[in-house]
Amino acid sequence: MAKRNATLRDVAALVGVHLSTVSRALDPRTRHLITAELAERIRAAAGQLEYRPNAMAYSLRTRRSRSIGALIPDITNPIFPPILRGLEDVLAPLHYVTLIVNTDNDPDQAAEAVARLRSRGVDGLVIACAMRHDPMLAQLLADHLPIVVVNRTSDLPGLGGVIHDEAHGMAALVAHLVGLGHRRIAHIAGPGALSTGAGRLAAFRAELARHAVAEAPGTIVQAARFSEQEGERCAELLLAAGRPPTAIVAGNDLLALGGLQALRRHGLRCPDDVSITGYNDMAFVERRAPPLTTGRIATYAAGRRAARLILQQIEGAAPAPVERLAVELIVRGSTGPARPRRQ
Amino acid sequence: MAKRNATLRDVAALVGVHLSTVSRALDPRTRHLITAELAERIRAAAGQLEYRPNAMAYSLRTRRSRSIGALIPDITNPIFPPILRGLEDVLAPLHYVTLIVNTDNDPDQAAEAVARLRSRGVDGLVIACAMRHDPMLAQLLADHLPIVVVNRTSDLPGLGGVIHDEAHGMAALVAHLVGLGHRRIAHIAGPGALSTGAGRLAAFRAELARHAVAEAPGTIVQAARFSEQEGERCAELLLAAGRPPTAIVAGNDLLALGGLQALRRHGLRCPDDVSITGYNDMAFVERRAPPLTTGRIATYAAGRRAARLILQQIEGAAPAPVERLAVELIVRGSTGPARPRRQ
DNA sequence: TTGTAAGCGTTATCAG
DNA sequence: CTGATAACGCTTACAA
Repeated sequence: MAKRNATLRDVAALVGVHLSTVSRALDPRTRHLITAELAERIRAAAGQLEYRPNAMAYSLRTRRSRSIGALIPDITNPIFPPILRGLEDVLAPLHYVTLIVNTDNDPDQAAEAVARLRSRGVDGLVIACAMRHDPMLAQLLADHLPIVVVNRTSDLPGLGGVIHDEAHGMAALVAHLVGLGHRRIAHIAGPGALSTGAGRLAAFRAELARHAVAEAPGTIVQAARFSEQEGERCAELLLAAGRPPTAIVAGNDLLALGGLQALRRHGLRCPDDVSITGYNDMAFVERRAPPLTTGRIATYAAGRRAARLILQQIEGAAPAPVERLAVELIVRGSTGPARPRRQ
Repeated sequence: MAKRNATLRDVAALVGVHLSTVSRALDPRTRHLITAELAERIRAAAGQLEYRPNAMAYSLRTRRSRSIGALIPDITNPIFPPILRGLEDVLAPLHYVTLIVNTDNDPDQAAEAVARLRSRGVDGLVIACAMRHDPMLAQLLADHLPIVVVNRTSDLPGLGGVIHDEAHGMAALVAHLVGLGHRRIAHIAGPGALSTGAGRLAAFRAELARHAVAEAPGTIVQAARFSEQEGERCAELLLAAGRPPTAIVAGNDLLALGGLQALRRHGLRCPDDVSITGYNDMAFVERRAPPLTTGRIATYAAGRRAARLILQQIEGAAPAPVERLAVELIVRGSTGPARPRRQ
């Protein structure tokens, strides 16, 4: 069907040498073994035939595919494209290709995907869908396949990767609200099974304590997923209770967006009646009404870093402990001073 | 380093048969050649050894990689993730993998990417970065590599793929504005080198004519890219002129968003002073202030359709003419009735 | 019904 | 320095 590509054999025939000589002449690491003049003739012939090495044959022979797998929950979630772009921007120049798979946060789909990627001989895996309890990761680790987590991590020891500094980001958010005079601060916590959800919740509690702000009962509600729908549901719970909070810290931007909907339905204005904060600073969240105050995670940088880390492991380095990237407080219109409220 | 996978040879040794027998027993198409009982023993042994076929060896032997390349301008642009998701949702169940490459709309990067993908033996290419004049596509077509365009097309004849019905979408948008009483309608046109930019401009003109609305000079301004920045620049041009339009039809949502900025800077309110429309209905554009009236393109469906089309070509079918998916008019808050203006 | 053997395009280990 | 040759793991005529 498609035009057959030229092979080493074709080039060898054209130049009149053995194909192994062509292989050597074309490989920078072995070119020095060949007479300069001959190497040049070979290069010319290869160019003329538009010779392109067959990656499958290369991989079969060397057990190196120059491909890495990327497991993400859903490419349609705006925080992942920048991570993927970061990955590709460091991997592509090194002639690696990234195999992206969506897992929908489903362990079965993830396992399926890993099996398929392994059968394709990926040199390593970048995992953006780690669960705190993640048997699949344990298996991967045991099999000594290079893996790196990004964005989320697992409780598993010995894992390498790069995530965001939840403690730091949450501290900044809470300090910001406390500074605005808020004392009744609620939290819509992300899924407890994820390091992001759990980490932010823990940090939220720690920060309230540090500021000597009481944690009222019923002031923390747990979302089942990082979604607008869940944010709306959880905010409803918070608002249904007797005295609504003056500020809501949402586990991420999506939850905050949902919270905003609930606020609107209750006739509460943001930030006049209730301040709300997000987390992640996903694309276009600055253009909403009101623009969201949030913690900006360094998604693109995380992608680049993850790529570097996986390459190191592929080169044989042991996984370095999970790194944490700084989270930047972005103050926008969804937060304002606390105003006295009728009891 | 990583645990070596079991091979046909390993399974064959365990069962005590020849590896070719194992190969047949494991392939649904040839399983009937094997005694049912033996086939079962082989399947059991394969399971026990966690046998996974080596995709590289398979590809080398069969010249089928079960991989397709996807060329997109930038994964970070919100219209592409749903397309990619659509692709994957039909390809993954068929055990295909998608190699995604960002080209940044740069023909050199695209050519580079295609070369690398071909060297990896992709069975076909889905191209979301087609230019109206696109020598690379011509080359691909000449080489009989299965290709399909998506979202944008080329002027090249004989190309298959799926795009959006620009004429239809633009007609709905213009009719909507005319219906609101607008007569001074401007257009921020997308890049003329792209089928989307050119197609929407042509349709815009055709629709004005059909409604017998005069096209005032200086009322169409050309953007160099589909970006907010360009939208802002172009809107400035429109507003700098003597009598500003009462409505602006932007070539896509990004251009509209930029236009909105310019409006704000000029102290013009939307939609009270000037209505504005986008195109694409990219994610979260409904939550802006004002929420954008736009033409919704069927990105996910386009991705799914493109996958089907490329599979057909891989199976040997000739490329079918480029299809057009319906564009849905989404009326939101950024458009309102035209109000009389001081001259 | 099963075994034999060739070959896909490379790289790597031998000789010469 | 260059050539011959053996894998890498798989599919597929062809033999038995």
